[in-house]
Amino acid sequence: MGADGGGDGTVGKALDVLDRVAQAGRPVRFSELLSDSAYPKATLYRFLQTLTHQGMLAYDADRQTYGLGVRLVRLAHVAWAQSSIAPLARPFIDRLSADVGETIHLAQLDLGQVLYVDKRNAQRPVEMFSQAGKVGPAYCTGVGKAMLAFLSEDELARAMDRQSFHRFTDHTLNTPAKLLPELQVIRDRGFAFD
Amino acid sequence: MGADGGGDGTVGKALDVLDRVAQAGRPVRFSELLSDSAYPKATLYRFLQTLTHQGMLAYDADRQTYGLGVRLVRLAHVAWAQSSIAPLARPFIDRLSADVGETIHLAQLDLGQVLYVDKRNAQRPVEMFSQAGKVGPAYCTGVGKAMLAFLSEDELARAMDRQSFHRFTDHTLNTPAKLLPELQVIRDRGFAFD
DNA sequence: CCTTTTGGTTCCATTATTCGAAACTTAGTC
DNA sequence: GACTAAGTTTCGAATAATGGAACCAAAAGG
Repeated sequence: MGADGGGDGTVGKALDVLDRVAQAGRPVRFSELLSDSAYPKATLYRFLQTLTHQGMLAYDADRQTYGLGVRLVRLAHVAWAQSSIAPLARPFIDRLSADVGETIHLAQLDLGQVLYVDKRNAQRPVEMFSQAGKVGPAYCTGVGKAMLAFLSEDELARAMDRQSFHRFTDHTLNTPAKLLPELQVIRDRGFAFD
Repeated sequence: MGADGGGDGTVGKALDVLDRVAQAGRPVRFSELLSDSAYPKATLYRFLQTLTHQGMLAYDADRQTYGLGVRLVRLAHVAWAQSSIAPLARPFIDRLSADVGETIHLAQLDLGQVLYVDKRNAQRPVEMFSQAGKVGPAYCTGVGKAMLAFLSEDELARAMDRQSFHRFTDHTLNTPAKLLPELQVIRDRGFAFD
């Protein structure tokens, strides 16, 4: 019920572990992972083994830590290249930003998360990767809300469903109840504010 | 025996599918995947569902295609930041390249694959991601061979084992037999040529 | 030196998941 | 309407995941 943890199936759990390692942002020890994971020792251990074996994680035997592996980086690379509609959209963005004189955000909505793909003045694809490339919950940002506003009923439902992707401190107004009227306003107005 | 296909466990197979999508380098249809995959329809289908559900893949309902999902991009972001020993090593590289007057490759060896982390003259971290960030089989490149040369016997064995990560057209000299003497030379000389 | 604790790894019987052939449902063609 | 191709769902058998407990190693404490 409610409280996340993994998702469906074995794959989901494995990916959950992968995320945990990634979230740490540095090589982590087994025990660190164990403590803030719901899985029992043996289970977690097996996952780490599998992921390592698959090249998604890399085990540093000396330091006894798990970090992200090459295979992941490789995937990451093409994911980035592929998801980046930025190059195509660049001309339009430039034009728009010149006309309006405001900062433009180019974002993609996927599973209830906004992915910032570009910011008006990014000159090189590379910069984007550090500045943009971050994701946040859709309902907290201008772009996000704008996009949600134009989804069909059940697309919206699905998007909201996915919000559990990452655990948020539940202070934010994440109830559909509060959100829906706001979306209506946006729909009418045609654009949204941050 | 031998002939790869997936790996161990369910997770391995799922990742295999993920790789396939990534390799295409563009959104792919179900049937495309089906034809060059060993899995039966239902199985492949379930994997795609799971991966999509997990945000690793994104399904475009209109075009009926699978592409790489946001979750990967998010991972990409931290993977990049993390795997990048580049910032730390930068000063050394600059120094070295100035002294030697040659292009320096900074690479990491992981599971028999070289990951180019930096090239001498990259100014911004971002550029590196497009230029470097690619991986290749260790035994085909200068850096790769150099690194293999200084591994212990069984580390080498493990590295060679992993070579099946990606199927290569077997024209390359990938037999340990041919490789080993070359490594000896490198060991003696202290460096390697491309 | 022996005991305890902490961190990591392996066993293995139980149990839940995955497998995949086949049936089914669209959507498109002749 | 009959035929084909692409995508989706079902369901019993087969397989793989689960996790408690035992085990090992190395520090920490007595």
